[in-house]
Amino acid sequence: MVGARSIPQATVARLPLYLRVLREAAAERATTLSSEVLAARVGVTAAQLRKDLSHLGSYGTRGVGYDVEYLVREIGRRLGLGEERRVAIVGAGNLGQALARYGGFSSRGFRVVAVFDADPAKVGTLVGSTPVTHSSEMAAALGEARVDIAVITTPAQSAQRVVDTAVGAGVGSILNFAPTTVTVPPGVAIRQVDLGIELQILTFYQQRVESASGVRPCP
Amino acid sequence: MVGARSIPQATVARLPLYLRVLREAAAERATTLSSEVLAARVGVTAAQLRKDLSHLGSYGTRGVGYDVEYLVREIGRRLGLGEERRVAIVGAGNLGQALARYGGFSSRGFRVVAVFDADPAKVGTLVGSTPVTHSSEMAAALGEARVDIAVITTPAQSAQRVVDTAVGAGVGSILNFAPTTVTVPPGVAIRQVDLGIELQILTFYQQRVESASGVRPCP
DNA sequence: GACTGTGAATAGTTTCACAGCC
DNA sequence: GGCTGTGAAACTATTCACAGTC
Repeated sequence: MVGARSIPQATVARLPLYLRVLREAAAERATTLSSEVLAARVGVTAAQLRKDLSHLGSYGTRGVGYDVEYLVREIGRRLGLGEERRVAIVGAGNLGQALARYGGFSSRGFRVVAVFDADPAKVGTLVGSTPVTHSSEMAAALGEARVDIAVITTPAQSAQRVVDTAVGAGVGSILNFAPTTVTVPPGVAIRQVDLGIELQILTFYQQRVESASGVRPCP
Repeated sequence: MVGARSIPQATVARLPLYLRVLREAAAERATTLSSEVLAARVGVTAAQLRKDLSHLGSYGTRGVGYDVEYLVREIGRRLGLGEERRVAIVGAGNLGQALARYGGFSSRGFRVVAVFDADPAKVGTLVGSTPVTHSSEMAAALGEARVDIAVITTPAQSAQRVVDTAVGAGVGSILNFAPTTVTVPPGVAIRQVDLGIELQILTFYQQRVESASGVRPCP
């Protein structure tokens, strides 16, 4: 391990949630918020929020709460959101096109700079404001566009190949929506989201409630 | 707690992954798999896989491995995938339309039976094979269509209202894609997926690698 | 008086390592 | 010999409760 004090994974996964709520609060002209209020809006306990923030340093004021502006800046800094991140979408199907046009990316400092697809009929068409490039040109184009994050929305069978190409081209982060597990070498960050699996998890907890009662869903 | 032996949350979240790989293996005519092989394909350790499956019962054979067909059936049964689940999509924007057409739902036993939107111009148009209904009719339509799961793809500001309506109409599970935390009463299952947050988490781990080295991304 | 920051206690999860079975 | 099932150990995360600060 290097010199960096490490922030627990579970905390890292919640920091963006805090950031989201803090930005909303800032938009509503709030200047300070207590852990109690902030936690309630995020859906965690006040103790957990304080513990999480304590991993970043002492950013609150006892008797008062947290300064909204200041916390937004600090969490953003810790998450590495200082500069714009460049995103490529690989696979211009339903989901890929939706993500390319999705406002929730651009509004948070992520810019879609390339869209790829293997279908020649799609090449050259616009998805949002980005023209589709053929997958065969991916290796070169990813480097040229200085892509930081590749979002994989191809069919499962091509996903690993696409990821390998992206990693080979210097992409350091992968967000995989293809319904298959892909692997990356150490040093590359990866997250996998399978929408079908989310529904299956819901179904598990729901059936519990249907039969018995008094079971809390999930966190 | 009721009579059911409880399966740890972390295990529940992995069962669908095992199921996915097992189905692939079945399609390739595999009859048995060892924990070693199965775990490698899922991207977990063999010990973890064995511990997870042990929560369901003793379904393997020592010296041999796990019977693929049998495990598929058992995991499916535990997840409650016996009968088709009925899904409604609320919000026919980019993401909502993409999800309504997404093959990964229907192929796994989830059927989109209704799509809602607040925009009168969209009402009556087809999204995939489902006509769009106006949001004002949601309360009645959800019950009539016997919807099990509501997928929320509205803007953040309408999400909580929509969730309240859905829960009021008897929907027992919510999958929320709106970039805001929504709350549900006990007994309702909920999962929240924020695509922008996934990118922020990736950015955190990526910057660590950029500056220092030897930091493993995320699980 | 109100609220943060944090050690200590508890709960949950993963890994280890090996006994037990085929 | 190969592989599962599982207690025990190690690790990670959450909750409690209160001393410390404004």
